[in-house]
Amino acid sequence: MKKKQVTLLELAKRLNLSPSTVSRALNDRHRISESTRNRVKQLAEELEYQPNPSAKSLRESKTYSLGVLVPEIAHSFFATAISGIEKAALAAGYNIMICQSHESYEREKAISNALLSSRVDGLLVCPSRETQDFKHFATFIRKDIPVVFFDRISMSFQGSKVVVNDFEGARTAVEFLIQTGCRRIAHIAGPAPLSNSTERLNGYLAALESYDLPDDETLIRHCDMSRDNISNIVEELLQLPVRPDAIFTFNDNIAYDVMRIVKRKGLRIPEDISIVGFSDQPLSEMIEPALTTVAQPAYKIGEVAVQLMFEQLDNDDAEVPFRTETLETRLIVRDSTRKL
Amino acid sequence: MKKKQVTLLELAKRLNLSPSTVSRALNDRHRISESTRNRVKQLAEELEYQPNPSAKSLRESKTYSLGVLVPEIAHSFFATAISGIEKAALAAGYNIMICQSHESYEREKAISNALLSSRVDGLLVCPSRETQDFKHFATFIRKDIPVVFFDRISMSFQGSKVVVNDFEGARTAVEFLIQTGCRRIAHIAGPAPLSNSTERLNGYLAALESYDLPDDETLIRHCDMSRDNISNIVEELLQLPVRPDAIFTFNDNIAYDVMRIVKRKGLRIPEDISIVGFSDQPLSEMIEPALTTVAQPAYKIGEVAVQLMFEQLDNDDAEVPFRTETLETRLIVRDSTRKL
DNA sequence: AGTGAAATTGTTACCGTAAAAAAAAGATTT
DNA sequence: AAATCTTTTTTTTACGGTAACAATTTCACT
Repeated sequence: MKKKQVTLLELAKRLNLSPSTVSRALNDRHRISESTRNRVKQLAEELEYQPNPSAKSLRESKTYSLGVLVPEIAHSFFATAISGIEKAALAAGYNIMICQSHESYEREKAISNALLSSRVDGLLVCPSRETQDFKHFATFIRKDIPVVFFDRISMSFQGSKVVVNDFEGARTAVEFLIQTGCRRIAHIAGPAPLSNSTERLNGYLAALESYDLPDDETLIRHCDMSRDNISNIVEELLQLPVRPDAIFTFNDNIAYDVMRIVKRKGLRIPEDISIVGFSDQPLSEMIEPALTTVAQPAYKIGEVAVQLMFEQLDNDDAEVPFRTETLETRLIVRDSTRKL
Repeated sequence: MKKKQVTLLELAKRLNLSPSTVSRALNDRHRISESTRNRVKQLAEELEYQPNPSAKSLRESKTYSLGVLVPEIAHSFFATAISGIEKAALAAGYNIMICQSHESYEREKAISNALLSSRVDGLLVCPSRETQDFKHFATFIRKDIPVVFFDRISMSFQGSKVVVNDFEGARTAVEFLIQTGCRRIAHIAGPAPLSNSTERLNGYLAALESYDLPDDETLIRHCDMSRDNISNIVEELLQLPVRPDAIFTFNDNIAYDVMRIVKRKGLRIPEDISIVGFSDQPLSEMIEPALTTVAQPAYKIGEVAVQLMFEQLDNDDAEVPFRTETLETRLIVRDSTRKL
């Protein structure tokens, strides 16, 4: 009863042409007469012909789909980066398959295998926090499936990468704090293994150094992103003999927690203590006081990641050198820091 | 140079069997000798054989992929619903293709067609705010591709649906406000065409009625979700001769804006005015005061949507009646409302 | 008219899998 | 021992589109 799909063969029969001529008429630019092409295209239009992607895939051994593996789509940074990826990929006729590792190494491995099974042509990935071992991605390389890392990267792994200049972003932010008069600036860093955590920490240290401020180890704490842990760290920082007059956090979410605790202690932001985050989530301009933070070009990161992916995909034969693109950040000054 | 994929044919050759015997050995339950099956499975394991999904798709005319079309993945509600969808779909061996309409009707149509072209087996969709005309979804039905709507639905459209009991959710919230002593409760509703907006508005009215409170039309405003519009509405409400003592908003995002404006006016929350939102976004417990809101089981919504999808997919031949599942909400009482 | 080159179209094979049909081997019955 | 029925294995075919190659037509130029 169901109306079946119009196929290339069907078109060919009706036009008294061979299937390949029809195929060429629909795809090729020359090598086909104007008149035939028009006839074919017209009938195709009329019958609403739609090529069968499975058949195309099978023939070309290409799926025209890219795997996208992120820790969590609910994070606005990833959601935005995915939008960038989506736009660039769709524009090139590629579909994307979005998967979440939920920051679990095991899930990441499982999903990698699933994506491998579904034969994606490439993989765009931001590894989980837990991921130390990158063997599961090496499998892709072995099968000539390009892998592009973004946001979080591994120095040791072969592949194109898109990152943000975390170092400069952090340094600029901390220098701004110094310029507004802060002298005891604490840093709540992210989990130690994360590439961005190290970079931001280094940027923080560089800023202190360039202003000849001592780097007091008691002011630097790594957190595991859990609520309790952040809470403990902030409590400790506030109870130091000489209280910090600013806290630069690894990301905005940590900053929100810090702000709540600081306010609960009756301290004023920014008069008693300045707070600076990293990422510029939408929420950051909504809370009070609005958070000064380092904005990342999330959408652009996604676009560039796809661009680097196509560099690899387009030249399947030649060896294209891997590239690492570094995008710049922008300090967004709001009300959680003192005025210059 | 590149090692090519192990194919069924390859296995067959090595084992001196026909490809179809190998296929049966890997899939069928009986109709094959134990020993052969073991031999095949062992070699498949050894060579890391992975079936080619394109070939399978072509043969079965099934893509084992579901389209997921939402307004915006960056919204925590959708991100969470997608997680539920993802889990349920992957568990059943289906991939999902996530797309965003960005609340644009035109984009929604374009994406629908793209998903149609890529031959998804089913579509899970939450229509854009702009969408009034559902013709583009009818195309799916015509091709026997099930469509399941979630969150926002059209009464007139055929298909399974998953919604939340917006009516009860709103009524419970407003009744709670009344129980805490509020008497002039304003409602900032969503865009009029949205199904949930109407439902929540009706729930609000029902609550007033059951407590014999008058429904003052000046207290009910539809907003278009834009910042400016919300801002104007709140200004107007606060300048009424008799100021409202509570505002129930269509969703949390509106509530955040309302709170900021109310606080800026020097009014205290909840002493002078109570605020209740809808959705329970993660942010709602972070802001101050923490927002009282109606929680929706977003993850569950996703799971149920997939479940209804499979009801349709599994019985391709028989006509399975469409179903509408209604899930219950839960009032989360925090600090933006007075104590009971 | 004849030749060759260029332009256009047709033929064929194949991609990997699975359903259906056919064949072969083995077991059971008459 | 022949015939029938199982069981197991093999072959055939089809899915829809594409590319390589082959064949045909067109056309310009001797």
